Amino acid sequence: MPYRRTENVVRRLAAREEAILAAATAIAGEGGMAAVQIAAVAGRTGIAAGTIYRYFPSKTELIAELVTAVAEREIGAMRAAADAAPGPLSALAACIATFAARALAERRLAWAAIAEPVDATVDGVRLDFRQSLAGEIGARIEAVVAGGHLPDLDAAIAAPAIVGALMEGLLGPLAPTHGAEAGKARAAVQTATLLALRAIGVVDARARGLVAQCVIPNHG
Amino acid sequence: MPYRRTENVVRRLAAREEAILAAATAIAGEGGMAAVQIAAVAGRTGIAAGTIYRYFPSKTELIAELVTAVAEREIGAMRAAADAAPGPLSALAACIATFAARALAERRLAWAAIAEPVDATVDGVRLDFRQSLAGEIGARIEAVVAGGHLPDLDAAIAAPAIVGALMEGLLGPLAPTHGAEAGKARAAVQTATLLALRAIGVVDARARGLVAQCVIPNHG
DNA sequence: TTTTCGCGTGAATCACCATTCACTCGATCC
DNA sequence: GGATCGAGTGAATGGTGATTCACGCGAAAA
Repeated sequence: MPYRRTENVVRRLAAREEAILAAATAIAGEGGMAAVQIAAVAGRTGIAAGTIYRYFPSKTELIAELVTAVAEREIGAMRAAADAAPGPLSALAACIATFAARALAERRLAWAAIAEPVDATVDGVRLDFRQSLAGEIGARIEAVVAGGHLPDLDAAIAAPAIVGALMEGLLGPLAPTHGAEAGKARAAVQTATLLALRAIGVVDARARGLVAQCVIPNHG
Repeated sequence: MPYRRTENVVRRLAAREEAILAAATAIAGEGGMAAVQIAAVAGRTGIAAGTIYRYFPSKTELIAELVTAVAEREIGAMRAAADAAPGPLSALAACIATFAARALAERRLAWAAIAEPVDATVDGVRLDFRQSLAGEIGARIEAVVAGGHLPDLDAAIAAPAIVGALMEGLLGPLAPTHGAEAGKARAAVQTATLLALRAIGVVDARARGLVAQCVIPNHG
């Protein structure tokens, strides 16, 4: 192992940091946030517990980075899907369906990153994540309301409500589709999206049309 | 303090147990589940920490009883409200609105009992609670679908999704209405109920009518 | 009144983890 | 080929909070 920051060394260190983050993410995806313990992450990375602290000042910081990374990826995907849609209403539908599909594909990780509390410090990061999700959806809702024919509604309640509905309906411990074959998962995403669209006032027939046209990603 | 189980003594002991549970509930309602610590509960009850263990075998058991009590009360209220409604659709609306209003009135406690994790054992109880909630709503949904003119839907997804929407839209950290005056709270409950009804396919006008007729309790 | 029982006590114990730190060792530098 | 640096180590530390237990004390039984 080298020492002075040769570009080679720098790369090595960055790779290590990435590896730690990857291990933590994997553990969170398997056992939830509670399973993300320093000893476990170190073990999985193949390093000693103390080494973690060469890369992250605290466990809180480590988890914060993990959640932030997941959040950025997800929000990015939602935005991309929405931007590719022809109009504001299908953008909203795409946004919701994308979130739903991707979350369902990595159910446990999504749940851990969005819903599972750890400590007060991390809760702040998770809150940011939820706020981004709700904000992303809320903005699309407002665009539709502004442009169009939807009944006026309180996006401050509707947006988080939709996030909650998707979480609980698809991700939560009560959600069906446990041994989800692709077909069932797809149907669940469509059902959930339909519910969300109708909730904000899209009439049934129209909502079904939008859902049918939606591109639903297959994996994560 | 007495000893052999005179009926008087029995009463005294039962009262004590109740007091412990009440203290725990109060603490949960103020600071969430994390604040429910043996020392704190004992302090609030005015007894020593060890005494708690004369009444409950473990903290887990204590919290389980607390959650169960809250759950029974809430489910009971929902059932009563629904049963008092004229038809299946207004029963569903009443059920949802009642849950929403009561939860909002005791926001923090409701959140703690439904959503805040403690440990694996308690999670089981919390799961039961959510299942009861979803079950109660799901049954009403199915009654409406069976009897009537709603589009067919997957109650296994819809019911938990509604629970999630109410949780996140009204209770969660993103929800508005922080310094809630009664009027705002009432409006929030109505908005949330409207969203839920439309989500399952009730057309906007009809849904608004149902919400308007709903009896919304003012407190808990 | 004396004896007995068992509730209530709260300091001590235990368990679980994050975090630290004195040390090792191999890779760079001269 | 040394000298030196610093990443990596992992046992020890520390803090938090649940759980235990040996004892005191006062109410019931005799």
